[in-house]
Amino acid sequence: MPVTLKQLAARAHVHPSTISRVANHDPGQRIAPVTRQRIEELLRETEYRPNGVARGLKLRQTLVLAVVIPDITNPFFAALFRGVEDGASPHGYNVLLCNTDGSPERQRSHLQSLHARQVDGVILASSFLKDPAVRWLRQQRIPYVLVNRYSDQAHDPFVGSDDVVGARLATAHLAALGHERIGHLAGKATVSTGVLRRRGYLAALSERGLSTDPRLVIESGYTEEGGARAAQQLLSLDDRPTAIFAVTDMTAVGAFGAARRMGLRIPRDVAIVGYNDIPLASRMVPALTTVHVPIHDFGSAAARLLLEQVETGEPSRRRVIFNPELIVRGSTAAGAGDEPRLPTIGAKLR
Amino acid sequence: MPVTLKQLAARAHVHPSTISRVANHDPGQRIAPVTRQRIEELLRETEYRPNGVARGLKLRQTLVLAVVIPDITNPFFAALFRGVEDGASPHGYNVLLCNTDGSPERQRSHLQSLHARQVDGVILASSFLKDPAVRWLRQQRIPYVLVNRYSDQAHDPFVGSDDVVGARLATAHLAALGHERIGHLAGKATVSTGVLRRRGYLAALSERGLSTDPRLVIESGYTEEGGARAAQQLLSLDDRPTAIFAVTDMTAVGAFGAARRMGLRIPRDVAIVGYNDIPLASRMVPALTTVHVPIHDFGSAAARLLLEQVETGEPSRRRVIFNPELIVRGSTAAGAGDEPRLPTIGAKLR
DNA sequence: TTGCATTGAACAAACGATTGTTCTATCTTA
DNA sequence: TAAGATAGAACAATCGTTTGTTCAATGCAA
Repeated sequence: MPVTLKQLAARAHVHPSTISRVANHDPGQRIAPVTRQRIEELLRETEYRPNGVARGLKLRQTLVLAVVIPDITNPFFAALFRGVEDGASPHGYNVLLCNTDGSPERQRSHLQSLHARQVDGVILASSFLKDPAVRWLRQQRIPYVLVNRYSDQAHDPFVGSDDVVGARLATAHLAALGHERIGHLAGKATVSTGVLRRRGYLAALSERGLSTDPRLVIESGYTEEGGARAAQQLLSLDDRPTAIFAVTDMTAVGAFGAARRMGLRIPRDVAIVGYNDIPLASRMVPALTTVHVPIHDFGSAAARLLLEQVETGEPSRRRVIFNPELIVRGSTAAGAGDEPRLPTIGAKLR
Repeated sequence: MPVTLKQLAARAHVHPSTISRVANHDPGQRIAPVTRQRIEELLRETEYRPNGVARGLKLRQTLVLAVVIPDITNPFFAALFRGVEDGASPHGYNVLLCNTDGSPERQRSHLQSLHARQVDGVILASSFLKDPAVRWLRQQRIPYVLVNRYSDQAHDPFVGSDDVVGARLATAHLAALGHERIGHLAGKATVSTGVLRRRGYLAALSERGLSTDPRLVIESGYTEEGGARAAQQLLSLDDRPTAIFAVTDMTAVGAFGAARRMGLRIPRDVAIVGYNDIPLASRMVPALTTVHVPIHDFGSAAARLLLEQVETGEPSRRRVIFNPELIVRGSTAAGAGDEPRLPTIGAKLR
């Protein structure tokens, strides 16, 4: 057992409060220099560290944050988490990680558990549109920040990028290459990224005067498997698209697999664009054209926004929006042959 | 603020202890059925959840575990973490995630912080040989489990695979393909996987009667960049190796990049084998031959071992060792041409 | 020498829950 | 009817810190 204040007090023949004051450099109470030195020596010698749980109870501050995401094995969320930890750790916070696998039920249960644990704040990257869980967070006055996905028009504190713009960039790029039938692997209608990226996709099409065949838009969800399934369906149409804009890189990866299994060559038979620019994107063969967003910065910005609320005690309405940026790579190469070019695995190319 | 026991007690005109007993179904004290019902109704109505911090202080049990790893953006550790969470979450535990970036200093500081927070146990996947941090954990009587890397011959509770066997499998495979100059990207001499996999590599060479040129073994660390650097050095030798066994898949990825940048073709000019079988391995082009270990199971087994200790209060010495398994893929294909074959991105092939 | 600041440390009340002990009715039983 | 058993709930201590308040001792001035 670690040493407690009371034990130290006994050893130093002083009251526990005195030790506490020395340990915390309490300015509200003068301590005789001689006793202070004696106690400081004792603290050093015993390597005293205040019991965080007791401290948390008294101060109503646990110095623990939580990150709630669908799945940490998705590289997007891994990078996001690093951003959060890198932002929060220097301020003395530790970070809990909760995976929901996209299930609202698991999300709810995690949030309740986090609330009971009195975490100081929550970073939520798995929210749905009109998510009751978000309303609940607000009601409970738990500081929170939404990342990447937002919940509804209400001004939640949010970090992300403009999904409509990003999706339009991606789709316009395909149109500019001459593609006229462009399919879309839409995420989910219950998630902001799904709705907004679909909107950007449609906007780009209509700006280019391209028809919008509803059969070219298929809900894929956000997993590789979902992307593969949806892409296969898309590519099985008699009049199949020559290009696909996938709602995320992971769904694009699924689409890659599906296309390959159907004997289609990328980009010659079907061009593919993803979204997020996860590390895997640049390593694929051909490398994946995608919309770059600063994932790590999402995390650290979210941490900043959250800590701001924690320290002021006031809920924030700030939104941090980064600019999405199109990164053109081999999966949409204009005049690419049917043979994949030399892979860029490990290269630092973007 | 969430409702407290005292507030409920006031509302129900009973003593807080009575509420607590009803909420916890305390068998040590009889409660009149009529009061019990009244209180249960109140609990339901107010959605009372005991304050976890107060509970933790009193019961000396926080229901929080911690996972300490080098870097969550490495897919190996992401899968490992999922295993831990999937194993611990059903038992009511939440899990803190700490990244060390391989720095002993950051590891130490994280562990101290975790200790002060009174976490119930630690899963450590970033330990070094003779790691003072591990000794410290033992001294502080903090329940812990080492994963993947162990610390020394002392019987720490451990989950992993037999690295010597795995490395021998990998190296023998290369030898069987006819390679006579086989290089090794060794991790670090301060880490068990580095030492043991090098030992397995050397064992395989000597079993095959191959010479062991010390210039063919280079410390690479465990990052992609380290792997790239070391591989470049290896492949710049006048008498360069025709095959490389990399200590992990991520270092192998680095080696891929280096080889490519030097204009070498895989596997024709240089064959490459990795270790761990991360999801990325099967997606590379050519797909990476590697030693498969059940990463997710590492995590859940570690959680089991840890909870066992937490519940019994006794430190364990159990070791869970999984069998490593060679997965042969394109990066060592016997008669492969100089053109990469169709990539297997997204395929479920192993 | 008395009185009053001032210094330095002890005291005590929280924070919210758990749990062994005590207390007060009510109920048995002789 | 008095004594003892029993049921049901209140009481109180405790976990380890923090922090406003009180208290004793010293110093200084009048």
